[in-house]
Amino acid sequence: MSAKSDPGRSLALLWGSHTRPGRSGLTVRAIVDAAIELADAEGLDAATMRRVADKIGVGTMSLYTHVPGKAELNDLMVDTALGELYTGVDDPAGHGGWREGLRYVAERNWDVCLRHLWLLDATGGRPTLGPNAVLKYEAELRVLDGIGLTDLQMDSVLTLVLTHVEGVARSHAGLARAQRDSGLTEQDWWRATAPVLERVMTGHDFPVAGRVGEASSQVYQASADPAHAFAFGLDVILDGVQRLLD
Amino acid sequence: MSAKSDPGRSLALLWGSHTRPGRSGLTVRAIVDAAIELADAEGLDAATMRRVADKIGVGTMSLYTHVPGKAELNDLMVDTALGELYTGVDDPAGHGGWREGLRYVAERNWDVCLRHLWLLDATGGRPTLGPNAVLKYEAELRVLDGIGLTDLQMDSVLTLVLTHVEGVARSHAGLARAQRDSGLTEQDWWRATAPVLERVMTGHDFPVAGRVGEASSQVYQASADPAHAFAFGLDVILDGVQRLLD
DNA sequence: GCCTGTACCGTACGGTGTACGCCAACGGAA
DNA sequence: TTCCGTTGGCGTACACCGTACGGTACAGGC
Repeated sequence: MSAKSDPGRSLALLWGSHTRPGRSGLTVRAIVDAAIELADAEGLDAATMRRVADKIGVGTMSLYTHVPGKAELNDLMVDTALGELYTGVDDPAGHGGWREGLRYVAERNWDVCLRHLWLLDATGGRPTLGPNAVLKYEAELRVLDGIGLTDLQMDSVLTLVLTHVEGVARSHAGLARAQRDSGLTEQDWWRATAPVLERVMTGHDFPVAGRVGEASSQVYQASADPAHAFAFGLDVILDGVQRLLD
Repeated sequence: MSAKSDPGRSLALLWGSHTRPGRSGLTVRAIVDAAIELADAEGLDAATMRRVADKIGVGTMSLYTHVPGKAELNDLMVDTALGELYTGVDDPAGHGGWREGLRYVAERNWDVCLRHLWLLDATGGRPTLGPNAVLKYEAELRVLDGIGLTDLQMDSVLTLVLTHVEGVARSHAGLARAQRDSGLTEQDWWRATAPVLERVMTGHDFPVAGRVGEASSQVYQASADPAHAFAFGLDVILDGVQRLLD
């Protein structure tokens, strides 16, 4: 996403004030907010330059006076969304021990991914390194500071937890988008797919997959349950980190 | 991705033979292979209908005789790539205990993600459920069969490991794409970014992030190292699963 | 040899990001 | 006050995307 942008230019924009208005009152902040509103409502694909400009009531090309291009706008959207994570007094490091702290970190990240289903579509490639991203890194690392891990281990453990959250959140976002685009709920889709799948699979033999798949699909009424995957995986990972500390 | 496709139509196509040729020798298999070659070489974005058709030497719209649309072509690409995972005699369940088996599963998935960097871009949304996907599910579940887990736990553990692999592989693929698009290696980019970041961060105070970030970036010569994240995370997760078994 | 179904494909439409160039409004100098 | 250089705003145009639609020409049944 933030691929073809000059690092210096992009960083300066990210760390800038975003509020200095032009002749018609147009600001970077307004552009980013409009783009986020569109993406929240209809997905990242809906946040096109034309639609963002229309929403503000401004010509498409006027956006380019304040923002170098689409890639940088995406970076700004991401850093703005990350700003919602630990605003105010909710310091993750103040939530008991490392285990409760890590769980809190995971849950806040999970929340923000659900609130902005486009977030994970907009990341990838080099990290953005805006002010809120750095603030987040600092706040989350403090949870693991001084509990007996090396600096590299702190970074690795945090990365592991965040990778897990991102993975299940991406799964959840994918299913939500599929539901919105197709109009079929997860249960509808599974009820429509399961019989066809069963018919097409006759003749082949999948003993374990058949048994396990049936068991889990009966519980979830779907092919997967990201919320359960989030909780289960987090417990296992925290247990693994516990063993690392011993 | 496989959003707007009729499940029945898509499943029938996935489980079909793919080799029945038309008048000009055009087959589904040839279309899918050409698309995969393009995606391997230049990323998923390069696998457009026009370029796939050009590569085969056929009119763009001729593809639509054999494939309903782009979404279904993506599904076919994914299932074909998954077919490379456990071809032949490499049964993951035959690699010692559950721990070695799970590690083998993770490594094979990691390998295929590196070989086809577009794979994770093409998934998401409802699962594809082609023959190779089901075969993969069966082979991977057998690793966890009969070691004392419930059916649901088997599914959850497998999902956890695969989510981890997908997460770090996605990170790796993102960095690789950024490198290809920008022409800058990870080291180049970090050397260009770090000083700007340091300058722009002066005035703010990030004690832990500064210390840890500097430590890990000096080791990785970058902002992240997916290969290390893969190995570290896998060990922690396997330890957590071990505790689950106790 | 003829007819019909269908594989193939040329054209066109509505969408995307953005390069380019024009116009008007503003700030400062004379 | 007048003038002019700078700059914010934006209309047009281009190259690309997926694909709906309709025309053409070939293969197989009679």
